[in-house]
Amino acid sequence: MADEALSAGAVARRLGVAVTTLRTWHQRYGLGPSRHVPGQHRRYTAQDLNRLEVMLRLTSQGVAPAEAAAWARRTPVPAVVSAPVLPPDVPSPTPILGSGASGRAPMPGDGPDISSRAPGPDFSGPAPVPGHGPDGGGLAIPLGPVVPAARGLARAAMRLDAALMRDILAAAVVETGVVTAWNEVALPVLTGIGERYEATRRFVEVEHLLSRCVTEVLSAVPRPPTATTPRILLAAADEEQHILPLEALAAALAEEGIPTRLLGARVPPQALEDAISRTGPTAVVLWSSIPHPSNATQLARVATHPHPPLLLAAAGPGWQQPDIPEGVARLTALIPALNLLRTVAA
Amino acid sequence: MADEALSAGAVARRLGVAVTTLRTWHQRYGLGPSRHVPGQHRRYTAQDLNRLEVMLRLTSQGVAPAEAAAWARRTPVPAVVSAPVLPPDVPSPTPILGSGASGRAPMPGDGPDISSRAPGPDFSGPAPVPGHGPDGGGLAIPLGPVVPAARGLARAAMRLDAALMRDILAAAVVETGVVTAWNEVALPVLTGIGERYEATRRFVEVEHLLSRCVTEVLSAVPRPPTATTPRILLAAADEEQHILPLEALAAALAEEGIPTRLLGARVPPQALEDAISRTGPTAVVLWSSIPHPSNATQLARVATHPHPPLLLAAAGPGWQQPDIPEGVARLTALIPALNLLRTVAA
DNA sequence: CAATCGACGCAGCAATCGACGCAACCTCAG
DNA sequence: CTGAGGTTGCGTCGATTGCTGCGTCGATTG
Repeated sequence: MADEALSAGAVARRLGVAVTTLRTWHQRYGLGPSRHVPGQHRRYTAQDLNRLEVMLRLTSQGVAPAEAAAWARRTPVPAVVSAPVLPPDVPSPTPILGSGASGRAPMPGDGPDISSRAPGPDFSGPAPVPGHGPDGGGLAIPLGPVVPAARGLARAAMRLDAALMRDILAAAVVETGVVTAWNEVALPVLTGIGERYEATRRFVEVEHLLSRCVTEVLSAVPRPPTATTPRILLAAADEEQHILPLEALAAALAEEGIPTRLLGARVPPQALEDAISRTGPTAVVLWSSIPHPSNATQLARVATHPHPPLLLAAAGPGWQQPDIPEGVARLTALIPALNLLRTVAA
Repeated sequence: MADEALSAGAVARRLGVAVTTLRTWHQRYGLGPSRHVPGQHRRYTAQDLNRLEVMLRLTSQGVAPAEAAAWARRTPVPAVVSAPVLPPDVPSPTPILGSGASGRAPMPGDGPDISSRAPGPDFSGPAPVPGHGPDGGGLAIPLGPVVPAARGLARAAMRLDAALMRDILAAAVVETGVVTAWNEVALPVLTGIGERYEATRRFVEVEHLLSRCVTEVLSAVPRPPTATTPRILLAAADEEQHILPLEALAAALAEEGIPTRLLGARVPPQALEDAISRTGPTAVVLWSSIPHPSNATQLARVATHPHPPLLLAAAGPGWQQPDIPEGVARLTALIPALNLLRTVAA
């Protein structure tokens, strides 16, 4: 497997970016094949690929591209390479420089120097948490001001990098807890992609994959010991497809030691009633993201159940005022929901 | 026909390529007779011919020649391969033709096809046949003869005891591995409940919860380190809702250290194409549990993608004979699927 | 003497090149 | 809240590169 020099297209496909992007990275950040003659086709060696992967990883962590590039550029060169092989003749080998849209200063003697033109000249040291600058356009997800982790998650999602998405989410959960991880990392990206989808009718696959990763991470939150029987039932309304918020709720409760029973999506009224009859929960949370004619009925049937739960809550934006009978709580956000359910769990 | 060493001309005629091409392939890609002294005539053994056939099949499928060659070169010596179905004569069809339309020819009756429908000799272990034996009675799930764990799982499912279900499944995975846990524990109960549902139109909530637990346990199987980029793409056909089998496949592969990219359910054709374009997978598995008119289109679109995967497989019972183009593998059980994908993972 | 061999050349085509532009996103000033 | 300014990923365009299959040629092989 000696010199498997990959073409630009191959690399692009492998990394999940556009070919043009590779070219742009090369001329904007000098992040290209180490040996490349202008006009000739680019041939990426394993090292070059390595650098690009660093670049990807960093940007996926929320680092601003320009900075990530500066970092990637100085990625360790596999031992056996002698002096910076770069004959002085080469006209304009690696055009660094990032500012001026067109300005491209050859910049004499630019071998190993390169300090990012960004804020700090170059603080060497792996400091993986630099501030984030403006985020890229193009195929990006509108996020607004969010934490870096969310930005990274969005990038990883667009690249369909499930492993990285899981890592980011899991890290967020561990560091900040389920609630914050949900509110500040997962949710912004989820809604961002949702908007993206509404606007372009594309990126369904991104949405799917992200949902799946969120589900996996949430379900990995350790559950309370099986000794305690769940007294809280979480279910989606009939015809309701998404239950990610319920999963977040379940995970958040689990984090506090409160077990729940989470039925899946699209729970028909009959099934819900059966479940209530058979498990006699103290609280029932019904989730609905979009209004549906059957929602009111669903709620009413639970409310008039022979053994109604102590607490019945209608969660999500899918409920409309007239749907909600007396004594049914309304939930629209994670934290209030937690507060409410906590009282019932005692 | 043991050691029938074919000459270059004979092989060329048999494969339908020019003699010069064989020579070119030899010197350019090292794809020639394994034992050959320069200057001497080439003598192709059955193996060598095999390799060439792989080369042909891949290229006629749209794979870039250089890549196809690399692939063919490392083709293991398949012990039992069906004899090359092709009458020895074939005088005319050889498209010797001068220049004119060269390059790629659609080639309807692509002779040397071999494998393509690789999963031929499968039918091994799987046979999920839950059968239906003495029914348990009461609120039970018809299972037939199964391992105790499955019986326990069914009971836990009927009681909506998610924690217990997870425990049972997790234990099965740890003790017997993903494949056996799926085939002998999860699958029987899943199909059992499915039948139950078909018959009574009830227990949807049980089905949901069980699915969810299976998903959770499968997704908890440790994934290979993120360093290795997945080269296998798993996706559900358009309109397809369930992907549990794909999740099992992903988990089983993960268990062997093979990473995958699992898109969610209901992947629209456009999204699938986008994903393929952006990640350039080596293999694509399309799952469909029930026949759907758009299935054929979906498959065809992938097959005619500018960068088709080396291996394209139609998995699940939702595929019908006419849907499946040339060179697309058919998968109906977990073990054969594993065997096939393992070869591509190298 | 027919079939092959290695070397060379050629034409078609897909991939890629550089340049340019666009749209979206973010920041910051007003 | 609005608008200007900077960043960034990527689509598009005409030109170039280089891969690929195969014909041709003089020399060998069987």
